[in-house]
Amino acid sequence: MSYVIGRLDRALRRRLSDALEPLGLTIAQYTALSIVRSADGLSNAQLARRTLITPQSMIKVIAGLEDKGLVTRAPDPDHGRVLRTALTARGTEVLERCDALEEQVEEAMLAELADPQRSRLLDDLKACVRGLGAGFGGE
Amino acid sequence: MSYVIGRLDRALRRRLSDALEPLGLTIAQYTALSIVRSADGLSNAQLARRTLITPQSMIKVIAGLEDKGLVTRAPDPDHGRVLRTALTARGTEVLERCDALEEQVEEAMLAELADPQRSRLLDDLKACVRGLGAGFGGE
DNA sequence: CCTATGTCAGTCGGACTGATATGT
DNA sequence: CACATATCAGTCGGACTGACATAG
Repeated sequence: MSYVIGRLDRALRRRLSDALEPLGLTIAQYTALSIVRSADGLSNAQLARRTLITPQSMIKVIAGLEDKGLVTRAPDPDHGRVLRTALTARGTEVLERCDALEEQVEEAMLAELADPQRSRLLDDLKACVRGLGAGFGGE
Repeated sequence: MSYVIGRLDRALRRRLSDALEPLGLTIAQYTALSIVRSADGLSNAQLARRTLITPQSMIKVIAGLEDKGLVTRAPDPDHGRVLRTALTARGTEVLERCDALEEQVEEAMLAELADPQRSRLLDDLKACVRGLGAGFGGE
């Protein structure tokens, strides 16, 4: 089972990174961009907790996005040290193109499965994540 | 969906590598060791094809296992260049301990799922792998 | 003082591409 | 010559730990 999960993840990452490559984005950057959209104005530390990576890792991802002009980081007026991250117009546009590409890859992956099977699979995967103590409940 | 698969894989890898660490093995080494057991006497190129990685990557993994004395590599008598990889007694022993550790992690991961759900999940995951063209059919 | 945040620097596992030598 | 195999060297994305400064 672990082996199959690992292989699936590897195949998926490969397909996704190939698809994202023309846009100049890595998978980690695409993921971070999605999180920023779903909750605008988070700090680096908050972003890191949401994606379950360290703030040191997240900072590199965000720096890449900032260099590309896809996000901006503005100091919180009420808190001198915190930098709140927000999508730019170009960030929104690029993110939408990524979504379309991701959907194509996912469609290929799920080709054999009908809709009810797909949602059941997603539920089961989430249950596995919970079982490993990496659940979707953090900040 | 892709996001959940990625997160699951990351959590799983983390747990597994922590469990394997006292034995001095990496996940890639454990995987390779399992493949060698399931088909003794494969060449490096064959091992690479089975696990869908490049022979250049596999050679590093195998070298690590050889250094630890868990596998041996002997030249094929009928083919001067090919090195056939086989488990040593210690390799078999270490592998069995790894299996026990892996089972514990998997049990935690699958805690919420009953037996029929588990096998269905495995089937679905394999279908996804096939969908991405990384199926289990190669040499 | 303690905690949280941002950030630099280094390291690591695991995969890749490129190049090269050699055996069938 | 073409092809497969082994293998060295370098690179890359993505995550980690350690260390440190600063804000509340």
